[in-house]
Amino acid sequence: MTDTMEGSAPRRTRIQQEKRELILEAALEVFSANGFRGSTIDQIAEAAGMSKPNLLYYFRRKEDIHETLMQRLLDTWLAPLRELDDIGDPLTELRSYIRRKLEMARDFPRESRLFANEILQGAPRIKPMLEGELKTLVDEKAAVIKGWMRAGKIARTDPWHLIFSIWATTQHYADFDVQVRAVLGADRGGDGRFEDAARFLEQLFLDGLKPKG
Amino acid sequence: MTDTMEGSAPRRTRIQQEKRELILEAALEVFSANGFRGSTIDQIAEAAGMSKPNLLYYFRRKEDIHETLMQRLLDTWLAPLRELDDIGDPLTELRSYIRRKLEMARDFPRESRLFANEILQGAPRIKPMLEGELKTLVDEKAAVIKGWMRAGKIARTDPWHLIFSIWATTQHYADFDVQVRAVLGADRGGDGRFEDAARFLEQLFLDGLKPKG
DNA sequence: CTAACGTTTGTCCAACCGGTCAAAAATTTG
DNA sequence: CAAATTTTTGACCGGTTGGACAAACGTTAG
Repeated sequence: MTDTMEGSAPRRTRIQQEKRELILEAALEVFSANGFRGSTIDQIAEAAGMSKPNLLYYFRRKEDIHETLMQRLLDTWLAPLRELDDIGDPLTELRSYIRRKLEMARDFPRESRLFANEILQGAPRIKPMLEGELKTLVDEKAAVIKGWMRAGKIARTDPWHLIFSIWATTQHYADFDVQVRAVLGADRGGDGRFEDAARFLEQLFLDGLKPKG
Repeated sequence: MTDTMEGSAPRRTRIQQEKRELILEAALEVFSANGFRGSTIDQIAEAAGMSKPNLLYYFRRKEDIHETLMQRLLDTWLAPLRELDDIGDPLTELRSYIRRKLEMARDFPRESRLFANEILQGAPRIKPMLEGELKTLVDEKAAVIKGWMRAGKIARTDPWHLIFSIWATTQHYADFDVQVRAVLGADRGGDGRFEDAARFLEQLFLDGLKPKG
């Protein structure tokens, strides 16, 4: 291999593409379960079915794997919020945002936990992105929501905290999965829990807890 | 020292009491910021102002510190839910439960993060407690809430998911504090964020997002 | 004072961990 | 086929970490 595999335009062989994917998949599994410091290169290498030096041939440092994983994650992770659009009925729009976020918690729990781990530790590696890209996006969407409020389409509240509450309630089912399943027990903790959660969240966000009439 | 300092009824000298408290306080700081595997005995010892062997004189293994911390935590952590009572107005009762939980996120963020870390890693050390003590308590309170629903005092929903959503939204302000502050920015991310959150959550849980009338 | 007991620390060790390196094996290229 | 290049691995290294230990130090009771 003549070039450094880093930098802006690294051309890669077919094997490099495949092996890097394999490693990232294994690393997602390991990092999301044990955190960054709790994971070892050996664990990731074993999960990827290769030796440690071989893994280090594709990613020179442990941090490089984590960084690559994190960059990819953020794109897909914020996709649902990006889709939140001004076209269509506001309440419907919010409801489908909540549904999409809940589906992501169901289908990509490892990604959610990887993200949660990073934030819990103080986001040492992605703080700039939070203060920059993320803040910009949220501010933008908060403005959209504010517009809906001014138009009387939804009740007036704090759009930022509304977004936080959607993140919190949906990601809870990925990040705190063990607890959710433990509390629901064997009978209610099965696959149906996400549909129950979806029904509950829809009702909560639309109507709250006050009794009708 | 003649006895082993473990077991059911370890009698301890005054110095042992004090130093153990000092260590637990330091360990809470370190564990909550770095996770279990991310924390070293040396870090804790330094934070407690003593040498590593000295710390190991009071807690023989790193795990013992974590275990002690965890046991204490769970008692205080579930106190607000225990207080949820059948006396008084249901909506008021739920509102003050939410307020208490939010205050805990504000006043004891380290405890919240310690707990979140443990759950995120799959709760290896406290799973039995979740399936036993915690499940029992939640089932009990879910029954109380169901009673309120039957009496028409609050809207009918899933009490278990209601409790999850309260946990998720309140603990979010402790566990994801970095993100919350990054998104709110310098002006709105100050101390006032908890009051804004309290106002928002109250409205969300009571009325939802549908516009009035 | 002194013996007994409780506390503290310097030193050490074995296991682990991230990363290097050179050489072998496999693959591609001409 | 043979040369060039890419991929894989065993062996190794230096630093860190959890924990052991014995000796020193401090305190308390007789």
